[in-house]
Amino acid sequence: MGTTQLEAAQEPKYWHLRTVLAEALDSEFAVGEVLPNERDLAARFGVARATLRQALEQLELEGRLQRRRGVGTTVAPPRIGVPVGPAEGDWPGAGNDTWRTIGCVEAPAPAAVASLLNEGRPGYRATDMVHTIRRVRMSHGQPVATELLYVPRDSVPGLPELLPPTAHPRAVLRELHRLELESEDRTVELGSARAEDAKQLERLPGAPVLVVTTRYVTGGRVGAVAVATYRADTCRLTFGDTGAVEITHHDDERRQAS
Amino acid sequence: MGTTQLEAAQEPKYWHLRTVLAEALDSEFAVGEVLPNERDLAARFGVARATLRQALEQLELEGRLQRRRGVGTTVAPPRIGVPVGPAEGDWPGAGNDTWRTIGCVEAPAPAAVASLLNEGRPGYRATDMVHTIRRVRMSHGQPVATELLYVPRDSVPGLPELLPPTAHPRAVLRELHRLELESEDRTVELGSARAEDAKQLERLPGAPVLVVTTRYVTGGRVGAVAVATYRADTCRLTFGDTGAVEITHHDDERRQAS
DNA sequence: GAGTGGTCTAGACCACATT
DNA sequence: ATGTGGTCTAGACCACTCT
Repeated sequence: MGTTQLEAAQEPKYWHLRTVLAEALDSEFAVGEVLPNERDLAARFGVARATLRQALEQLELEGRLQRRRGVGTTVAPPRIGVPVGPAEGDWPGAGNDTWRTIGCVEAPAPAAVASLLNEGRPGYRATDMVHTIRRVRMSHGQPVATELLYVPRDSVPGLPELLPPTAHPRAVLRELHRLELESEDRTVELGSARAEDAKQLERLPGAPVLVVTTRYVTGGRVGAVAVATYRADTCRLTFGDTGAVEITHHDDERRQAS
Repeated sequence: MGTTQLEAAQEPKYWHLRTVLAEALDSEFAVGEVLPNERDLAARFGVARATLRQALEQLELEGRLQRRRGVGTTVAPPRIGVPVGPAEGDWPGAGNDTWRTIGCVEAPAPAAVASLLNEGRPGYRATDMVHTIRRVRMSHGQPVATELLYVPRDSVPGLPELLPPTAHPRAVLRELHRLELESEDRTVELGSARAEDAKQLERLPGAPVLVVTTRYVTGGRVGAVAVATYRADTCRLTFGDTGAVEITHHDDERRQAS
């Protein structure tokens, strides 16, 4: 990476800088390598630190850089492909997944979830209590997602009363798994990590995340709703039959067809 | 929205500001309403303009605000749910979708696409020419996605030679549609809009997008690859059977379960 | 021309991880 | 204690839209 000056251009400096850095990343850096610090880089390119940071932010958003306070900026590995069903043991509680249960409370569902339950569930009221299970999904030793799973009480009628807190979430998941899953539908959208999610994902609040909302249909009605929050910087969500097709490259410049 | 001063807090100012503004948006603003300009807002909350902008950026990322240079900041409508199959006429070229073809060239596929074709296609070489069709997807009168569709030549052997440029893409899509679609798999990841994509989507370069990569399998091999770029601010991708379930709310604060 | 959001600067200080 | 990225400031100017 030379001591290049930025030539005059129509495009914003930070955008040009992004391109220059992206090329340097491809040709001169290995995964895991640490970049010079922001002050040095800014000086090297003759821009203010804020401008350099704007370029780094872009590259981090694209999953090509990883920045850690107190440590430095490193070249990120390719994104992890995480299967998001349908397929395999997708019904929560199925055996060999990588979810780790964190806790469980009973509370009314937040408005967004309540309205989802409302549509697909005769007789459900927004103030009804639901089992709310928080889980964390690990992959390659890192946390990639946190999930809140909302299970209306009468979806799991066989649940024993008065369970100790540690047994409670396991029991809910087991009862859930006994039901027959008919279908599921999902939405994916961009969001930013709330404080609790951010902590579980080892990121700062506001970090970009992919929010996956799943409705599980069983017995002709919505049996459960899951809101999963995936780290957008490190994850690539995979859908469909093929599952684990490995793609080991970054999304690169595409050709215009016009 | 009062002339509130920010009280001292541990969390960063911009994050607290985001929360305050989000609440104001819920309670005091209607969709489409314009906010005060950034300089006024910053003064009102007693912060620098850059800090206020950081908060606005968050809210824009979450699809709650829309900012247009020279115009102002307005309250965004709920995100549009766009079906992303599998289901319905999903094979490109199927009848009643909302894609508009922009152009078509023949060129070698970019590296990322080439490696996808490589895996699922005996005898394919990275330098082989592919038909590259650019399309734009409209929804509710707005552009929501642009796509580059890569079709290896021998996927469409029946294609006549020497077509006029306008007829070319149509012919490719028609030939493609005659093949039997066996399966498809997808990945979704976060990206930032390249210059050409940004223009089609009426956004600035670097705008956050959801990149949907689809492999279409036909005749036991990958018949085509599509890379679609969806506006992350205005779109919610929907998967699965149910298709058009309308959700008319924003993702709101969720309860901790730990 | 007036008003908006977008870019950029040159500083300062803070929170955090490492030594 | 040092060095890193994260936050924040108070300005300036630019690009764009609208009247």
